Amino acid sequence: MTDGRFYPEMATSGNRGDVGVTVGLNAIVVAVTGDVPRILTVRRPLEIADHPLDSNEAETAPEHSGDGALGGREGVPFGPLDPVADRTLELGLRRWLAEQTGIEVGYLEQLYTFGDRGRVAPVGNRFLSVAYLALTREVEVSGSGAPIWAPWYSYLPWEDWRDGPPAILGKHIFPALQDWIASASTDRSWAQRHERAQIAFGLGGTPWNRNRVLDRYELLFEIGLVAEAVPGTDSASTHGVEIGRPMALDHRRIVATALERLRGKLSYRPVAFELLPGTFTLLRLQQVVEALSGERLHKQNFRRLVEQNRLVERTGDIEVRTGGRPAELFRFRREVLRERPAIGVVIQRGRLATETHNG
Amino acid sequence: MTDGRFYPEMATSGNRGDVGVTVGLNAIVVAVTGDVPRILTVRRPLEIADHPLDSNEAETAPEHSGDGALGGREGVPFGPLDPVADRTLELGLRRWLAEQTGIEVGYLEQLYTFGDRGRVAPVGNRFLSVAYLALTREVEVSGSGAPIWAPWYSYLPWEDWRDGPPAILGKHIFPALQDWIASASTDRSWAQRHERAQIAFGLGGTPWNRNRVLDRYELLFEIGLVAEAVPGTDSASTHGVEIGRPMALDHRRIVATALERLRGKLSYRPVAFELLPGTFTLLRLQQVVEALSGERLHKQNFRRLVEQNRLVERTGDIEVRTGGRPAELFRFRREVLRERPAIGVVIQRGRLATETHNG
DNA sequence: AGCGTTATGCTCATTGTGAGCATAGTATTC
DNA sequence: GAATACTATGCTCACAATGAGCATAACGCT
Repeated sequence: MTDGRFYPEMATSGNRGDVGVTVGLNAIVVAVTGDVPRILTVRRPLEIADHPLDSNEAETAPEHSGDGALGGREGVPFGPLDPVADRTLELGLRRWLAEQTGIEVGYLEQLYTFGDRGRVAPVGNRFLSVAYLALTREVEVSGSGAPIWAPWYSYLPWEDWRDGPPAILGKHIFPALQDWIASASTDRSWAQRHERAQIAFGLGGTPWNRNRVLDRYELLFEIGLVAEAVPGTDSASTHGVEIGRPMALDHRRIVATALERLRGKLSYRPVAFELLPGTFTLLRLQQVVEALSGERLHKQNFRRLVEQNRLVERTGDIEVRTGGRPAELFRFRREVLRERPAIGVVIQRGRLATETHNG
Repeated sequence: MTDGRFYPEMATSGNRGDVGVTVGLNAIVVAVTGDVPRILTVRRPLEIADHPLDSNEAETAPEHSGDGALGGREGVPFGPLDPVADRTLELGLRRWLAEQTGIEVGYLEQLYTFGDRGRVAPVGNRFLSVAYLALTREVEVSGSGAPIWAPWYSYLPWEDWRDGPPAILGKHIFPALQDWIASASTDRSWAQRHERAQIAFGLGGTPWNRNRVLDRYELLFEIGLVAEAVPGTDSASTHGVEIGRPMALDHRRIVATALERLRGKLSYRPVAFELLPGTFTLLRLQQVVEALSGERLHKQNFRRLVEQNRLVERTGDIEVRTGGRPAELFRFRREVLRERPAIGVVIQRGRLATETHNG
């Protein structure tokens, strides 16, 4: 007892009895192809996905095979933590991600730990997911194979404002929000709902805040416009309408968390470069940033921001296949991490996005 | 199998055998008294701290009592997750925090999940800590009682620049860094070490970045200037010098993570108000911000920032006991959360801090 | 009354941001 | 082969935000 070690039988006295906690590692793997942001999804846990399964095999699965785990819906890939072999959580994640997908992950960052009840196993264990955000280079979608690169915004269609406000907002979301606010039972409740909707969705003069992804998701979940497959959570019953592609369990919540984090990072860390090949045109860079932030940027100002902050340097090479005047190829200047430790590619305050009226 | 539930026997196949994972919830509870930022610390796990224990009882503890858990050093309080009763992790944390300290926590945010090996129990279980950051109102330190409000910077003294660069930097840290860089075996390694030190500690023209707390901590840990009590981690052996007050296990790392997160939040979220009473003078607000950011701010510009962004509103009341001209009392305008959803009390780029030469 | 101390108002130079005009090179079309 | 479409790139200008500091106000104390 003199070694200063940690004795968990005290630390987890709440874990008495036969109910334990089980831990898995989830990865939101992000890539951008062209102007489409994508995340890696699977239809059942990766470790048993030993062959391509674009086909839906849910019906044929025997009672205890793995397919029911995701209920036939896609989810984000996860892998187990090996408490013995994995020295750190991050190494554990890299291990199974490499083993099971072969994907080369550059940037990797812990996102959040999800542990609400409802994530419960039949054996009664509590289930905990430590989710990581992983960024990988621009990839061409491989048509086959078990994991599927799914367009990120297919799950959160209200988040993509690149072509103006998504139609779904006016058509379904705003009316549902109005109903929800109007149906408040007390004045106090009305005011709270009103303010919450205003903040999350930018109603009545409040500007739309691209970063408030999780607020929006959770509000939509509460009013029953998006569903989760987690039993025991108390969402309103479905509203008749279902918005966006559903995912297994609470995975869409995890995906929303990842988008919020990544959008936040954009403004103070040069994360976009993790998603691009070694050299790229400024348009490609801008497309990646727009894809993630969900907003259009003013082209000349974007260029000015990137060049004046010396985030990139010329390579001397030229990209010819632009459809117009050839563009110079740039590479990321890693030195900026030292020179200006907090620098990003979108600005933080005010209206950052503008339609270009340059044509 | 038709309910879409999650079946952890697949999800955690890595957990086979008799090695399991044990989960605890840690809380970094922050308060500011005057200009001293403090965190709540304990000398042994809170659930067995049923009476004041400022005295060190390590020697008298029987073999399986709890005292050895923190090895006689202070740590941050933690409590168990009750997998059955606690619907969410956050509620679980609020439960034991209320039960065991009675502290009224306003702001609560998940910080990070720590799960490196080394956090291992004698029974062989892997230990996972989900850490939360909690902010509470300005408190006067109660001299006695089990939990102790310890000055935050006593653990991380190199982070407090309010009175200029801390002496410890020039005296111990910079020389140690130089040694460490010089002792690199290859050119590549030298360059890497050099760049890392430069980024973390702002050497040679690179500005000191107040937010890079974790980088600095981890570098100091690697070169052996700060110690952790976690077995199996490979820090350099102690350098002869020990900087800052040590903590149990890897708790100082958790504390550094919390400081980094909080400093980051300062610039885009009005978190400082969570640490203040309902009404306050602008000086009090500034002191809190300075205490957390570790830097002095220009008084008139700080006032301008706060007032022009309409973060506060006048109460009409006056605080007389200022030592000079009486100051107006303000209150936080909660509406700003709706009007300007991303707003903070320190700016992000450039040199934000300046000594006022106003006298 | 004079001094120390903190509060508060205001100015001014500089930099950062939003918006758009103008021109340069490609490929494609008539 | 000129017109057209399209993307790249250079540049300007108004306005907002920031860094720094001067000046004055209002208290307690000697």
